[in-house]
Amino acid sequence: MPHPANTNAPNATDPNPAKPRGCTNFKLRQLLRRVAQLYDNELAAAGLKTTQYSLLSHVHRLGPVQPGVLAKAMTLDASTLTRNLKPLVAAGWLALDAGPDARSRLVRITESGQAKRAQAQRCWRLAQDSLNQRLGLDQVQALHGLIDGAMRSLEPTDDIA
Amino acid sequence: MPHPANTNAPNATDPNPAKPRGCTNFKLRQLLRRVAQLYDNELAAAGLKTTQYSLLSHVHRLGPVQPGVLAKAMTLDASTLTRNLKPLVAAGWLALDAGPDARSRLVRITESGQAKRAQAQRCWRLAQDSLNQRLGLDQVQALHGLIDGAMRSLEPTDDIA
DNA sequence: CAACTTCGGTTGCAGATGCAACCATTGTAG
DNA sequence: CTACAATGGTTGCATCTGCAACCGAAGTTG
Repeated sequence: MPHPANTNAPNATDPNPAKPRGCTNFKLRQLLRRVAQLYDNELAAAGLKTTQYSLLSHVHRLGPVQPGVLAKAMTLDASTLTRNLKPLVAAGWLALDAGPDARSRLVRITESGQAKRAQAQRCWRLAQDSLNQRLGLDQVQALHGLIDGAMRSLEPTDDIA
Repeated sequence: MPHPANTNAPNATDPNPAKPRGCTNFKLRQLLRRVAQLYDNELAAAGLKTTQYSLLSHVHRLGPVQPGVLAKAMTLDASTLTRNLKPLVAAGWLALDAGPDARSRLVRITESGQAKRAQAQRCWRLAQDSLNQRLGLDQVQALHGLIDGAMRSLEPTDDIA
């Protein structure tokens, strides 16, 4: 009986790729906690959380963008995005303009948002470099590859039924 | 200038392992969201969140255990654990006994907790199998391997000042 | 044009997460 | 024994997260 926790010893008596041990979800969560902590430590110097930096970064890249589009791009629930915008708008780094449509809106990065983002990017770079060093470039590379593949495999099949 | 977002196209003009593109932290977060959703969908049948199932599972495995120990085992902040216990204790699946020490405590799984856990495990199995199928056993296996390695590499060096 | 559906976002609800500060208990010096 | 430090947990604060329900605007149909 499988106890869905940490153990992941490859069973030698197994033919082919051994059935994975442990809970992928839990493992991911666990790792994210460690990784996030590393990034947050650096980004704290800029007064940002990693999530906030991601958001700032994406708005920067995607230009004035509708919340819905942004949420999809970030694989975020729309409602989550709505709330995550709040602190950044309050800080004056992002702004919400009226969209083309009376119901839609446009998220935009402000001047000070640009500055903050640039500052934060330097912190991010430190964190990423630190991670690269601690894990090794090849491991990080491999991890990214697996994640990208998994993201594709888990793309929601918009079953319009 | 690197824009720490999604792109991860391996640059062919690069010697050695190409420097990883994108933000590992963001990628992990993104993937976790997708994966968690998959698990949560199944576990909803048991009325549990994945986090709660993990907690239930760990208490089951680690027997009556001090919160601090449990938190370490799960790579959770102690304060987070305190709060995460609440709903499970309220539901009667976990119980807090007095520890050997007047300041410490012991977390214990109850009868109904056992039952709930068993039920939830079946849901978990479905989710894990589904994931295994969608990603492929080898990919999941590889992912677990990378995660385990990363967890080891990121072990906090308890620098005792 | 009226009734219905779809679209784009927001709010209520519930929980997850971590850091800093705090409190009570225990251990340690002096 | 008495200050002082270390230990084990909890609370305040802020944020992140998603689902279900909701609201107003826009598009569709008759």
